Amino acid sequence: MIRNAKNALPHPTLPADTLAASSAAAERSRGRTVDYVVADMENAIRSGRLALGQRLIEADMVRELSVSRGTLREALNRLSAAGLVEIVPNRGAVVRRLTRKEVADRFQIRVRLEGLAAALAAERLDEADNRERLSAAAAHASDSGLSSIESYRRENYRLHGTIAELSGNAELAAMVRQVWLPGQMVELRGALDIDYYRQSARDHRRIVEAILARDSAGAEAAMRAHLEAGCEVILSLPSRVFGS
Amino acid sequence: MIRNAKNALPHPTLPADTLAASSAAAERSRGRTVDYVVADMENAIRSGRLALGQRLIEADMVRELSVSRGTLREALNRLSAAGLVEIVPNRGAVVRRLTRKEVADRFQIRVRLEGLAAALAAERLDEADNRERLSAAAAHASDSGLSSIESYRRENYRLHGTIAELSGNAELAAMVRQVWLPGQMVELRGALDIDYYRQSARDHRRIVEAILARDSAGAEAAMRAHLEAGCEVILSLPSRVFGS
DNA sequence: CTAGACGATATTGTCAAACAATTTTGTCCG
DNA sequence: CGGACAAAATTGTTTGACAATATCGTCTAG
Repeated sequence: MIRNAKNALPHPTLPADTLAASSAAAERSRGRTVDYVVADMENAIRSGRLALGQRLIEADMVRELSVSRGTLREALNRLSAAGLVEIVPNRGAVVRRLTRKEVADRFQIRVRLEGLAAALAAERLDEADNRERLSAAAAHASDSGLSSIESYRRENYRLHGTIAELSGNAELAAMVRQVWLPGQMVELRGALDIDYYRQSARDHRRIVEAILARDSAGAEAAMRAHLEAGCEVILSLPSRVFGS
Repeated sequence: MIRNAKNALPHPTLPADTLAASSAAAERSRGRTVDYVVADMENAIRSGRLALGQRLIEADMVRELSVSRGTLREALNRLSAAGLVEIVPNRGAVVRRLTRKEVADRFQIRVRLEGLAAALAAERLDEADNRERLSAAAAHASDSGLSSIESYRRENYRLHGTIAELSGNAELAAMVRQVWLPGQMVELRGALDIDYYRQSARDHRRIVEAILARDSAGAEAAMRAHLEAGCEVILSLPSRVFGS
């Protein structure tokens, strides 16, 4: 039952509904089972398919994913390094849940990191197809941004990620992804009201405009303001959405 | 030969010469062999015992460290996530070697991150024993700072790390460690002259003074200046010290 | 009836051995 | 000399096992 997965398609037991963000790993999944598992679980956590604080029992996931325990453990360790799950010795992995302080700390970092990214993106706007990429991401964010909470989450992530990539600093882009709030947003969904999303969309427009105008300082300021506002809103949420 | 390691001490085959910085993992090494391996290898890389670009053959390390292959692989993956080694699919792990651009990118990030850390450290100087910890680290850096290049490297790392911890933002401290240049400094040793170290020591004094005076803005400015100067010096080094 | 001791169960941590897939190396032939 | 091909080396993954630790239910003493 488990073993014939090898003879069929690479990973037949998993539904294809999560491949949106893990396409890079799914393509050449021949020689890198771990990458597939990591990408799938990352997407599952960020999208909320795995609940915050949920325990991840190795035996269960092995059965569900049709991979060996060693491979799964590798995946869990990578996710742990990425900060998405927490591994307690002899007690296993749980989907990480951020405390209020950790959320605040991350925003503090994001303000600096993404502020820098926005400034750099403005300076490098004319390189390659940077302008087009930004416009595309911004258009997506505007279009489907308010249609559903889930699409807002995805497009928001995409826009911020694109700006980080446009900075030309790959390590910076990686770190921006790293301090991004994990599934947290899932819990926050119901808690945030529509005004928050509207304001967020306005902020995004301002940031993109500044970058497109190659206004480096303006882009950084707009990004910082955006994140500081977001931080304030999220920290004002009731305690139940935070961990420990 | 390999198997009786289990019956004797936890990790008998390794020399004790590297335990200086990995004591935390060495103590309760009963239930966490992986942590021991990671700590040992991290220290080996940062201190230069493992050369940059060196290939890490699993079979060799298994023999040398007396751990199983699965455990070693876990360790390598964590080191990869930490950016200390690079894992090329089907070709194994090598001690990561940073290109000139990657070094520049990291400095760009460090300027922001450590600048923030210095500012926060100044604001939180009176909490707990922060003042004492900073003074201690600064004293060490001054005392043994110029006695040998290796001790400079260690104390420099310690001072920057202490400031990052004093910020009270644990994630920030972790990220500062993450973008710290790995073994790179090893190669740079011979390349940097004594004036660089003297200037660095002066910068450190200025930073510490500003923090001790609770001058948040001054501390941040001093830290940024310190890092920008260091970046310039390092980037002016010949290409042979950089990777690819 | 509750608190703590105790044992059974569940789960993780580590090891060992094996095989497939891939890369690297060495050799031979045109 | 250069390319084709076989051999060796190395990594990717799986399976099975056992020890160490945590969790849970039960039972007894107070």
